[in-house]
Amino acid sequence: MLDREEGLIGSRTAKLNRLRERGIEPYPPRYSRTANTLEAVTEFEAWEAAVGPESGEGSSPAPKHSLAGRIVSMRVMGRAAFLDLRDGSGRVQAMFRQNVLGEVFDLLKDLDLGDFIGVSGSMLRTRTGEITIEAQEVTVLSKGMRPLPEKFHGLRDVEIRYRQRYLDLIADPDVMTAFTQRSRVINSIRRFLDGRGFLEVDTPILVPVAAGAHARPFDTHHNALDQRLYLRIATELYLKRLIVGGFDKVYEIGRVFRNEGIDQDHNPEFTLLESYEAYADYNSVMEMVEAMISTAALDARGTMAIPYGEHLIDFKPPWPRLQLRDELQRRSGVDIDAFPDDESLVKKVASLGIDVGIRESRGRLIDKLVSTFVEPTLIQPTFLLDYPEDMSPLAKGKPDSPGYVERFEAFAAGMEIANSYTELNDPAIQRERFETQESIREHYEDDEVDRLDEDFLTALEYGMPPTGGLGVGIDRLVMLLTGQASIRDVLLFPQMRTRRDE
RNA sequence: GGGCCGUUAGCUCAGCUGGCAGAGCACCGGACUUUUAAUCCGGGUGUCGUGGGUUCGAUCCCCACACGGCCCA
Repeated sequence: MLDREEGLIGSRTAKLNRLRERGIEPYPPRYSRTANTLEAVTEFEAWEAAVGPESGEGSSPAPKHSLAGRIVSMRVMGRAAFLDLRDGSGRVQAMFRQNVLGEVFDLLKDLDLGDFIGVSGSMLRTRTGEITIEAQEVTVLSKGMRPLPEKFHGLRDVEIRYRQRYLDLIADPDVMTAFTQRSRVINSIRRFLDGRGFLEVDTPILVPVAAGAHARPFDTHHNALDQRLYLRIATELYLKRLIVGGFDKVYEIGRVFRNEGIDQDHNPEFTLLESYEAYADYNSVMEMVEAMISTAALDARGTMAIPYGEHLIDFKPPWPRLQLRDELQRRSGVDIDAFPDDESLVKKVASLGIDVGIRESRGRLIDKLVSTFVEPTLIQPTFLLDYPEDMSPLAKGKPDSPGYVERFEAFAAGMEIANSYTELNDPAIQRERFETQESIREHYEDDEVDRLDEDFLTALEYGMPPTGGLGVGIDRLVMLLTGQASIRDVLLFPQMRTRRDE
C-alpha cells in the first residue's frame, strides 16, 4: 500500500528516519499543554487590553504557553518561519526564528503539513497583527506519513469525503460545524425530554422478531443460542413493554436498521427517537413535538426560522393541523372513503398516472397518494392527522370514525419528521391487527409489512395505560435543522459499498 | 433494478479530430529573520478506475466490470 505512493510518502519516511537519527521520538506518549489555541489567543487579547497600547518596560510580561496542534500551513523564509497550528478549539500562528531556536530550527526541514507539534514560548502580536506564539522549544508529537488534501480547493471528491471522513473534517470547517450542530440537536432533545420527566432507556438491538414498523430487517445468527436474530427496525414494542411495566415516560434515542436502498434520505442504519408517555394521547404529543423541535432549532441554530433550500422554515409553534383525508382530497381529488376496497382504489390511483403494482394493499396505495400529492406541499411545519387503519396497525381507532386511527405525522420542507399515535392498548384488537398484517404480507408478498410479536401481545394482556407514542427520524430532522440536502451529510460514516478489488 | 454522468499526479482540475501526459496547490533542490493561499529560481513525481477489443498507434473509439453521483422505479 505504502510503496504505491513512494514519492510523497517516501519523502516523509526519510524525514521520519532523520528525526530518529537525531534522537527525536516522532510519536512521544504525551505532551503537557498549558492551554488550547483559543484560550491562548483569548488570554493574550485580554492581556493586551490590560497593559494598554503603550506596553513599555516594567509592564507585566506577555503570557507564555505550551500549545499543541496540527501544522496546517507553513511559510518558511530562510532563518524565520511561520506555521499555523490547528487544534479542536481553533488556530494559532507559531513563529520559528533561528537566532532563538539555534539547532532546533533545523527541525523545520523534517516537518510537514499534517504533523502534530508542541510549541512553547511567549505570546506576541506580529507586525501584521497576528497573535503568535514565538517558539522557544519545539516538540514533535506525531509525524504524518500521508499528505493532506489541498488547502485552497479542499476535498471535492464525495466518495473520499464519505469513506475518509477525517479528511473531509480536516479540509472543510463547515463539515465540522454541521456535525457539531447535529450533536446539539440530539443534546437539546435529550434535555427537553429529561426536563419533562422522561427516562432514557436502552432496549435490545438483537431481537427474535423485528416488529414495530414496515421495513425489511437484517438478519443474523447467534452461535451459542443457535438462533436466528434480527437487527431491530424500531424500538416501539419494547418501549411499550416498559409502559406496561409501570414507567410512565420513557424514551430511547438509538440506531435502528432497515434493509433497504440507499439514497439522499435513506441509510440502512439511522438514529430514531421514540418516546412513550402514559396518560397522554396524540394531541398532547403534538404539542410536545412542536415545543421539542422548535427548542432544538433554537439550541442548534440560535433561531426557530431555518433556511432550507429555497425556503425559510419557521418552526415556531403552533403548527397547522390538517386532516389527512381532507388534504388528500384537496390535493389529489381522491376521497379515500369513496374507495373502500383494494380494487376500486387501485383503479383510481392508476388512473392518476401513478405506477401501481398488481398487488398493492390499500395502506400502501394511500401511502403513495400521500407522498405524491400531499407531502411535497407541506413546506412549513405541519401536522397531518387521522390516518386510515390499514397503514397503522399499532394505533388506536378514532372514536366515531370507523377505519381511522388517532395518528399524526409532522412534515416540514416536504419531509416527514415525526410520527405519532394514541397507542393501541386493547390486546384483542392488537392481535387482530397483527394478524391482518400477517395476511397482507402473505397475500401481497410484501415483506416490509409489520410482524406479529407474540411476547408483546402477552405484555399488552397485562394491561397498558392509555399512552401517546412518538417516533422522530433524527437524521432527517438534523438535515432540516442544518440545511443539508443529503442524509450522508449528517452521518459521519454513511454506508458505502466495499470496493471489491481491495 | 433501469437511465444519464463521472473516475487523469497526494489534492483541485485541463487534455482538441486517436499521434511523446498538462496546470495550480502539495512535494523535492536553492534564495530569503514579521509571513498570511508568503515571494523568487529550478525540478513533473502518473497502473489516465480495472479487464478485454478495434487500430501502425488508445486517456480519447467499442464491450464488460468496479466504485461514486444524479434521476427514475
